[in-house]
Amino acid sequence: MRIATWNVNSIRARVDRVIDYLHRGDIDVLAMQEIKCRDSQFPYAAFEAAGYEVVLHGLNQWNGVAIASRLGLEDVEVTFPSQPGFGPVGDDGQPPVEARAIGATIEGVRVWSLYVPNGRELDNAHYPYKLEWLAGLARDTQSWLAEHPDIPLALMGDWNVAPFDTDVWDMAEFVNSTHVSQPERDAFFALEGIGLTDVVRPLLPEGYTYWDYKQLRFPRNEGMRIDFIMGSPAFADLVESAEIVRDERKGDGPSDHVPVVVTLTGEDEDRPMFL
DNA sequence: ATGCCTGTAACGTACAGA
Repeated sequence: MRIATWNVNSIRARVDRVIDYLHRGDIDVLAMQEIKCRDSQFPYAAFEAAGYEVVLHGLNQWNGVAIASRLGLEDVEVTFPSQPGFGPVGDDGQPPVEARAIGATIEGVRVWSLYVPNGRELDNAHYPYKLEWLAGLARDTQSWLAEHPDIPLALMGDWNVAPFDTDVWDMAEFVNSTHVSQPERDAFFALEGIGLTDVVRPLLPEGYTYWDYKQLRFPRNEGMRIDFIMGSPAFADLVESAEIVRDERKGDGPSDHVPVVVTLTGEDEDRPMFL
C-alpha cells in the first residue's frame, strides 16, 4: 500500500495535477490539506473516474481536509475530540472548530489528514491556538493508542512546525517567527513522547516539503520541511520506503507543498500484515 | 530552466499562507 500526504492549496485549482500524480505515483491513499472548498464544491467526479473514493471536511474557503482512497474508507471521523476552536464565539458560545482534521481506516490502517494551524505571529492569538491544537491532538492520540495498541496509526499532514534548524533554509530568516519556536517544537515532539515517530526522516534525512511562491524560493531551494507522517510503532513496522516528491513543485500551477509518500508492506510479503 | 506569489470571495480589494 502506498500512502501519501499533500497540502494541495485548493483542490479546485489543482485537481488535474493531483489526479495525474495519483496515477503516476501509484498512490492508494492520499491525505489532502487546504482543499479550500465545501463538500458541494469538491471535484468528486474526477476522483471517482480515477477510481478513488473521497471523504472530506470543508466548511468554507479556508483550510479543509480530505482523504482519497482506492482501497475503501471506513470509520470516518471529522475533528478530534479535544480539537479547540478559533475566532469569535458562535451561537453555542464557543469559537468555531475549523476544518483541520479527518480520520479514516483503510485496510486496517488508521489514517488522519491534519492541517495544523499556522500560528501567524508569536504575539498573535493564532499562536496559542496552534499550541493548544497540538496539545489536544497529543492527548487524544495517547488515549486512542492505549485503547488500540495493535492498529497501525498514521497522523499525516501539514504540521506547520520545522522541528529542527536544518528544516529551514536559513534560521536567520526565522528570528522571532513561528514554525521554529521552542514551544512549537516541544508541542510537536510531544507526539514522539507518546510513541509516534516520523517514519520518513530516517529513510530521507534531507529534503524540504514546502517552498514559498515568493522570492524565487524554489529555484533557490530555500524551503521548509513541515509535512510529516507520524506513525505509531505498529505503523512504523510496516514502512518499507519513503519519498518526498520534489518534482511536483515544478511546472505550471504547482502547490507550494509537495507530496510525502510511504510504501507499506503488502499482501505480497511472506508474512501477513499486522502480525 | 525550477524564475521574482497564489487562491478565494467577489468584481476591487481583503485576507490567509509560513
